Amino acid sequence: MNATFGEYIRKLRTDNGLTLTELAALLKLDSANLSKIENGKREFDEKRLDKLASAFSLDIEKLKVEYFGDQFAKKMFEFKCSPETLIVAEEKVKYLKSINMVQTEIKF
Amino acid sequence: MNATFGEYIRKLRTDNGLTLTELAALLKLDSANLSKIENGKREFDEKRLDKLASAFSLDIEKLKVEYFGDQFAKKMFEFKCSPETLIVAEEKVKYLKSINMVQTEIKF
DNA sequence: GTAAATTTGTCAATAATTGACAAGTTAAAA
DNA sequence: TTTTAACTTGTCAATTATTGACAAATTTAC
Repeated sequence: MNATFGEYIRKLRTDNGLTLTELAALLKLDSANLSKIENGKREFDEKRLDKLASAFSLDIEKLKVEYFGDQFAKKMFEFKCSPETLIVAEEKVKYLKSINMVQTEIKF
Repeated sequence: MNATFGEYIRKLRTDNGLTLTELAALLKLDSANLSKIENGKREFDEKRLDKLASAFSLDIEKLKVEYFGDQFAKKMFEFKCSPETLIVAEEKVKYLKSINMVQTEIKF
């Protein structure tokens, strides 16, 4: 599976035999705007990931991987970032975790 | 080297013996706001990456790696994304490139 | 102690995102 | 074909987020 997040939603929707209007209702948004999301002309709002997961009984962790993976990829593509960026990101996640752990230790 | 982007700027600045006011002037922003950036209380604006690069004669590509790596890491940390996210991001960058190539071929 | 450097708080101005609706096109069914 | 549902596109006011700017601390280095 490889697709933009919009394409991913569209596949989910059509595979499950829903119309834009039907899924839009579940996600509490306008069907016209859902159309734009599926066609990559609007962003899907982070806040609706939970609704999307429950609409199709998806694992929210898997969904986050798709969603944020898409976000990062779009940025990298737009700004022509070197692949090294992702390696550095991985290191920095570890760094943030270590910082946070220390803070937590101090605080409590 | 491992640091947030704010810490990274601070190191560059102090290593080069500049005050907040001096670097802020080069970046065309308020020194108070630069302080916040260095302390992770504000975002550094994408649009100033070029100015930052030339202020310290940095390779803009390396700088982008630091900058976007930091952005992605912060998101991942905030939303507790699985490391898998970065692998998916890498795949999706390839996908976007392939899509774009096809479009380019058709258009011209 | 004081002067420079830095930090923090605030807020109006600007910019970006969202929700909503109208008006269009496409597609499938009769 | 005509009709009807599905989808797409454009627009814009309203909401929300970001930025620039300045005042007022606080910290640091003589």
